[in-house]
Amino acid sequence: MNISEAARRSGLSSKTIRYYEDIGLIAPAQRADNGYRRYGGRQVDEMQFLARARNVGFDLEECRQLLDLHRNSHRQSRHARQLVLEKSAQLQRRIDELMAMRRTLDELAGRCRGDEGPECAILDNLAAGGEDKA
Amino acid sequence: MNISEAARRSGLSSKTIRYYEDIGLIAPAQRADNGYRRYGGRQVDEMQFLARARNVGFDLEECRQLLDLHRNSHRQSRHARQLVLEKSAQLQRRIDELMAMRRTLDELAGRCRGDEGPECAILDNLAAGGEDKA
DNA sequence: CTTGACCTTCCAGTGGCTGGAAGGTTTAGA
DNA sequence: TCTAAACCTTCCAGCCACTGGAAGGTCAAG
Repeated sequence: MNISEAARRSGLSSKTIRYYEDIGLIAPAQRADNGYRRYGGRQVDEMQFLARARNVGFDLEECRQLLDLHRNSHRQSRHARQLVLEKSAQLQRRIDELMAMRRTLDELAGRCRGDEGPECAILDNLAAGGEDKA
Repeated sequence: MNISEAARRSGLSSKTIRYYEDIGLIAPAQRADNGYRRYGGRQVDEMQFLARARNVGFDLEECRQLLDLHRNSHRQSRHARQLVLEKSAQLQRRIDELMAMRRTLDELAGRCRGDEGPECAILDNLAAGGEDKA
């Protein structure tokens, strides 16, 4: 199949497939006589694998490691598990950060009248750093 | 004061201050005879404002809008409030995404033995897309 | 024979910085 | 007086993970 069919089946875009080939994340594709890339089921499987790994938060370097494990029949499952648990912890840290930001924003919004006038607790607070808040 | 003192007081880096000047987010600094940038309290206040707005999740375009409101005595506080509430909602959507990813990762980790052997529910699942899961 | 949908490569841009090179200035101390 | 460190300047490159678009080749339908 050609690249757009592989894209459709895998969930990656054609652009992304070429990019992953460029950076060596997937092997260079076979070429048809006209120069078009040709793919089979095995390649599409790897693309799907990558699409799913990306969707749960792994960056490309981590995807490379996961794909190496996936390809390696002598792998140890603890390596995959460790990557997953580290990523989960990293996501949790990011979630905590975002929740703290959102809490701050909601507090600011709660103290601002939000009307036609210029007085604004939000802008005052960003300017003063919440000095008057406690 | 010179740029590194302004950086120290505002919480931005010297590099970032120059960058914000480049993109027109803050006004070009006055220059001393030797060409060094000179800053006063007002500029540092704006830098602090920007540092805080960035810290609660606003991108630079939004920071520009907030700073415009901050500088404008004829502003309407509802504009600031709207920006804050939109950002809060955006953060919540992102938090939900990250939580969904993390849930998936934790489920995968829970089904993987994580030992020395090659059998691995995580890698199987990324390869198969959780088809066998339900 | 044309139209449109593919495909190719290559270059540039995104956001928000950060690092570093290459050079000028200032300040403290030996 | 010299020197070393710590500033400052501009400019260019790189990060991540793509995405858009230009310029051109290929193929199938009508």
